[in-house]
Amino acid sequence: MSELKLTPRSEDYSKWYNQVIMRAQLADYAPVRGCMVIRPSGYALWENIQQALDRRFKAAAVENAYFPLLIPKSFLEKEKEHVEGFSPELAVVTIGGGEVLDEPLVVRPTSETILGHMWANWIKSYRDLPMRLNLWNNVVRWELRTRLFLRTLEFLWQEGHCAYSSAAEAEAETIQMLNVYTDFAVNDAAIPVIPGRKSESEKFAGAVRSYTIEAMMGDKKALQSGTSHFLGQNFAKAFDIKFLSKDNQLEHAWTTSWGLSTRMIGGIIMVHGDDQGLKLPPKLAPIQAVIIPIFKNDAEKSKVIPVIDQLRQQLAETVRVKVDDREETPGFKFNDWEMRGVPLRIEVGPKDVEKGTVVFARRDVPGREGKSFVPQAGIVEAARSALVTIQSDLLKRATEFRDAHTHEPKSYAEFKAVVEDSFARVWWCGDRQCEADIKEETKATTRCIPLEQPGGSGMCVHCGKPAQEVAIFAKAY
RNA sequence: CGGGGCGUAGCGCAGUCCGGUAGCGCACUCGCUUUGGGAGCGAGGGGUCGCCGGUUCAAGUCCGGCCGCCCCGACCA
Repeated sequence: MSELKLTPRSEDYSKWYNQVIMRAQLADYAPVRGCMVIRPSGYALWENIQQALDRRFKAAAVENAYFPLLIPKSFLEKEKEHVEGFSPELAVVTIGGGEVLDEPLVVRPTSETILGHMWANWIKSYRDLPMRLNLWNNVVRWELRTRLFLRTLEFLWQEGHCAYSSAAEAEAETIQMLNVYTDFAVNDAAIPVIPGRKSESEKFAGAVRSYTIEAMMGDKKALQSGTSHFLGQNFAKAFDIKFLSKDNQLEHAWTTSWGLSTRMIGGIIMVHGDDQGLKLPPKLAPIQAVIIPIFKNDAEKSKVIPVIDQLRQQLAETVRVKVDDREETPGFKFNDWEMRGVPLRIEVGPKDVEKGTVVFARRDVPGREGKSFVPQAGIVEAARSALVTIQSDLLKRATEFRDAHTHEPKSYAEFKAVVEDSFARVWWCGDRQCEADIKEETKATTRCIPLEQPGGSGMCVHCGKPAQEVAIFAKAY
């Protein structure tokens, strides 16, 4: 680490992004192209994301299970659109134990097919429905171009899979899970997202309808941060998932799937991070507050340390707190923890011991402005309330940023200028070719058709044909 | 797969044009002094110069081939 400062975001956003990840020790490159090692700091963040989601899934009566990594290749081929979508990016095992396999096995890119296979056995009656499962696992997609957290050959995620006896229930659940993602993104990750429907060309391979939450990154590009799919009876028909209804009719089940991946970590980095490094939302931060002891000599040290021990103990009951007792200078530690994105820094030195105070420094408010003296007596309450404020200010700032860079161009000429560097919210006809033309001409794609619509109708921003819905267009990761 | 860049200590690089026995900064170890915004001094440890082959008395350096990684594009959570 020869250069102390990060490459500023304004100078080279990609470089900044990679440097933050490496220096905050979230992840590192693995020996295999496109693969990454998630280091303890990054994995602890993922564990907190997992907990936040898992809690919500369980509240929605979803149960966790595990399905195997290897899937017979033929399974992937049973659903037409699914195979077309995923074939190009499959990793295939052809040799096992030194023998060429009778049937190649694919390393799962997603598990709809193997769930379909098992469900065909498990689901016989309407009484077996709904079936609600979630898998915390890894998947492999052989991407051509990779980026830490945003697109790697292997990534961690959760994939939820549900089966229902009616289309209405299945579609309602698809939306319900989208709402879970939205709630998580907004309230835990402090990322304002736009929930919406994917266009025909952007939807999941094999889905009837795909829904997404879309977020704006610090460089004003969009990131698809979670998806929820209504699969209709496509997979039920491909895998023969049939049940007898109440009135003794044999029917195909209606299925859904929904996923959120470690990509979310990339989103957190890019939405909140600044030129000092990471900025983690308190609710997800593995370390919410770090205490930095300050002393010049052993005499001072012996006064400061006992105070810190006591404060740490009090805080530890409700705050994820760490004391940095490394033999480094305070200045080094300040910068180091700012890089790692810890929301609240607490400085305790001889002056504080004397006055019965500590110094709070907010990660989200740089410099002197973010510093304040806090009495030791009420430190737990003060820390908790500071974390709450930081959490809500992060969301507020991200929302303001997104809104300031979202425009409603009235002409296509204006539209082209807007999507260079912003989100465009426009009437759109929904036509596949129209969408392809826009992409060709501007590199911007439909991010989603927001669930929240203004009502009425308008003229398509590109082709001028009648449009019933408003869509978000942007350049995307 | 197309375009660009790079492979020399854990990291970042110089040295390559013009061949002569491998160097700098950071990090690491030890000691002393330091410590409220990235400490200083001193002493150390660490390298088959991406790989294979060729030219040469001699190759990090020249020649040929290969491999890998990063960035930009097409594809994608």
